[in-house]
Amino acid sequence: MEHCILKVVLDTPLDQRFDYLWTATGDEAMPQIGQLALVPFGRREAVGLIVGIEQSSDVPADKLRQAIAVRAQLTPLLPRWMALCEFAADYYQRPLGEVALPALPKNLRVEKTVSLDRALKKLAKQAAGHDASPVAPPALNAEQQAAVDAIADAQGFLPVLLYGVTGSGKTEVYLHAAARLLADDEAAQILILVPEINLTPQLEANVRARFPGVTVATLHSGLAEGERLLHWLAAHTGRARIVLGTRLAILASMPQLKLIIVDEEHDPSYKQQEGLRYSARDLAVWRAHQMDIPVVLGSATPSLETWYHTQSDRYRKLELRERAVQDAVLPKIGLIDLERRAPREQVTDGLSETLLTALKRRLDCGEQSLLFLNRRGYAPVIACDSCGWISNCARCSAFLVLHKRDRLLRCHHCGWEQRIPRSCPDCGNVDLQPLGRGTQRIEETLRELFPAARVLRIDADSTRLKGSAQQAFDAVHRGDVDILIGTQMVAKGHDFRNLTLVGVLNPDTALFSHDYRAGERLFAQLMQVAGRAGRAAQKEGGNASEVLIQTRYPQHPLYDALRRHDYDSFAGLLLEERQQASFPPFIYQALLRAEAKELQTALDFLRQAADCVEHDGITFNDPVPMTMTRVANMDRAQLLIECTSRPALQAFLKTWIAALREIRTRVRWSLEVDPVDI
DNA sequence: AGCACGCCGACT
DNA sequence: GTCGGCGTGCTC
Repeated sequence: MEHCILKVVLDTPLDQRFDYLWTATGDEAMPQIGQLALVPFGRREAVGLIVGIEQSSDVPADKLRQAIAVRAQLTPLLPRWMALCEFAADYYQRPLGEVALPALPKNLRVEKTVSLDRALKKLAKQAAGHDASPVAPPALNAEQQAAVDAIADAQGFLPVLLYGVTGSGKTEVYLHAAARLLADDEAAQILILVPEINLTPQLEANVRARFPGVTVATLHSGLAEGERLLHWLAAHTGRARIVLGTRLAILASMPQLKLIIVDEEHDPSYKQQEGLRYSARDLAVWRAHQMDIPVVLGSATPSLETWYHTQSDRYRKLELRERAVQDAVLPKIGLIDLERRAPREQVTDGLSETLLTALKRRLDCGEQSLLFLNRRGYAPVIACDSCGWISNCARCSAFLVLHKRDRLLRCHHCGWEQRIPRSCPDCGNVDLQPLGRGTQRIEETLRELFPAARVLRIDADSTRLKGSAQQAFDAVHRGDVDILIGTQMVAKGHDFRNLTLVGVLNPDTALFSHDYRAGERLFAQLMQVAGRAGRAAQKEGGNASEVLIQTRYPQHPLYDALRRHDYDSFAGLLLEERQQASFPPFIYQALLRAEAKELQTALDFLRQAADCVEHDGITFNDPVPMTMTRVANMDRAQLLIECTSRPALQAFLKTWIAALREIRTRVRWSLEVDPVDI
């Protein structure tokens, strides 16, 4: 009778492998590394990943238990996939099991195998792709062709920044390069990452239309579990030749991966913000290196990390300067000086006369306008005129935001809601005033000012119901909307043909943020929102597209560069600043966060953490409360450490984590490598 | 992390 | 008398 010891990793914070006995009961095949196994774990059962098969175990025989079942119907995960998980686990300082198992569909990690068996059967029956005549690909211009050649002809690992503004035809480069690779190798698989798939349904439709004979699988958090398993299996078995997904797709099993594309590579949503805090973009580059294949990072406003790598020739920069989209012109970007100009003109509830006039002109021409304000709700706070009371959240260090239509005060951090008080809770004064402006208030003002116009607001509040965001966007595309008001939700992906004016309200706060990445993000966001207007074809006799930014700092270098559509010089400036201040990418960082009921408890823990090990060559900053100190009744603090060498930092983190685990504490803590929000 | 066991306060 | 608070201990 055959038997062996399975070395299994499980989804638990315990950084170790667990040994299980395996004995053949019939004629079943020996288990293999990379297979999943159902095992008893404490008082429950869990599915783990087999990472080793040996003949002996160091675990005392009375502790060893028998594995319950091996998922033999699933072809094993390949060593390269496991190595990817191992790298991520190592780099982000997490146990392997906490990386590998959550990367698999939930339905693979359950006791029963019915959904797996059902999905495998369904996959076997499914015909590849769908028959439709392929859409004729548009011709490429010389720059696009050169980019496609560079990518498709790459021999082995090649990291590429595909640098070009909205309308320069980056998508066509992706699709042509993909087509070449799929044609060259009949098993080849391609992974395309996008920031948020529900915001870019156009790309998915494009891909499907262009590759009619090819199975395209999507992977994102919006999928139902059954679908997710089916799509994951399609990728894992090699059936899906194109996988289109969000950041979580970077850990998909793709045995024949030949090209990775990261669209809008600068986008913050590539950074996972809870659990394993990985950067899908960074993992994409590592995975491409591991597979010895090209990786394309596309952006009009690349992250400074990527930009820096092109400067030092670690990444190749392929630039698209021409506008590939017919008739597309860059929008004219104008600044409305609120300090100097606006006092002389009228400002109506935050909207300058210049902006209102421009809106009116677009309305008269039957063209659409977009007002961008990255603040939802009616007003960010209400205050009492007589005693100075303001609407603070009782559980967070944040204001309660006034949501007038819902008649609620709402905390955007912990979700707390309460009715709007009729009078001041402190002094009884009935005159409570909304301070500042959110999208709802702008919407209200616009309806008053332009009663005939069709005004629509799109933000997280107006699109809470499933499908309502799509409905809203459809209404804009149909031309049923004259003025659109939105938060960053409207900045991405959507191409509004008849939109010729973009107004930006109140972007200044990011200019003086403590977060050194705020400037870069604002530039990217404004460039992106400007691109919503930039795509409009210049119609005969129509107005050229225009972007108007209301600001108190029109002379700020960010706006200056933006007006000239000159990211190069702005990025150069930012990089210089970062070098002088020793910020990334010139230094490597890690952040230890702690949360506790009392701020002092969290700070004490961090102090203790700083003293618990030797740390030569590592710079320890002082533990500080987080900017948003209190959230949901927990106080949060953080400790930033820095090092000029990545390997040295990595080595230190390893010993540090081990020491931290030894500290007996009631503080919840977590470590983030390469933090983005500081 | 789960999920137990275990020993002290306010409820039918 | 019990339900349940979270302290601490273990998981091959």
